[in-house]
Amino acid sequence: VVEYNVMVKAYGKAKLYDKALGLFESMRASGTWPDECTYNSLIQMLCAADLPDRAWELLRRMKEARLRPRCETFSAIISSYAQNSSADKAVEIYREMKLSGVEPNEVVYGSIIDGFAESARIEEALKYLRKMEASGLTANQIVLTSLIKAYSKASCWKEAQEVYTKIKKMDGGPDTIASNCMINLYANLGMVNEAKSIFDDLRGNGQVDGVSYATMMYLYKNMGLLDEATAIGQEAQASGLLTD
RNA sequence: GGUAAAGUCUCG
Repeated sequence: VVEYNVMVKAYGKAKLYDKALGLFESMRASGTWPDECTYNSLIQMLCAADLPDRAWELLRRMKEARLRPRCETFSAIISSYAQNSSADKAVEIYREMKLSGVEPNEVVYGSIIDGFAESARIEEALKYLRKMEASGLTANQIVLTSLIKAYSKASCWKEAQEVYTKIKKMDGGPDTIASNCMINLYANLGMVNEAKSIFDDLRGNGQVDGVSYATMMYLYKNMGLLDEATAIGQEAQASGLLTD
């Protein structure tokens, strides 16, 4: 089994999916029982290949073999569905996970919340944020940033500001990604002053990055503020944070 | 034996 597992994992990492799956079949044919590690490797491989349906099928077979999937196994399938615009299926796996007695961790909640955020399904994103907190986990910067994205997609800038205020109160304050997400929201709404205010904060404390610059340039260009766009572009070049 | 996974721009 161990030798097979090493090879299955190697094929999976090399993205040789058919080889890995073929090895899995020959294991069963030769009477070698795939273990939890075998299934884990294959499921994670299929999820990375954006084939969550096939991963789910393997999960079923794993359970039939009376093996107990662990958090990372469920987590891989959930994040694959969430990134697939299939948040509902992600939730199905989440339920299956809980029924199996495995407690979802903050990454699982992060995946689900972001899946809903991506589709601007605010109420459902909030629902899972509440479930996360009810389970004893703390809303972290990542899920709150996803929430800002959800509001951003719905153009609810006031609600997004409230979330951002909450992040500001966290220790260490907003990270670059959270701030960039707010800049992006303002950029999409043409709120130049608000965007610039956050951008200036980032510049002031050295947290600015290439995405910050790119987003500000996008905003200025869309607003027809070509001088400002050019100035930011030159500053970005000089900072070495942009490649083009 | 393995020891992962969730959030921001543009283009794909």
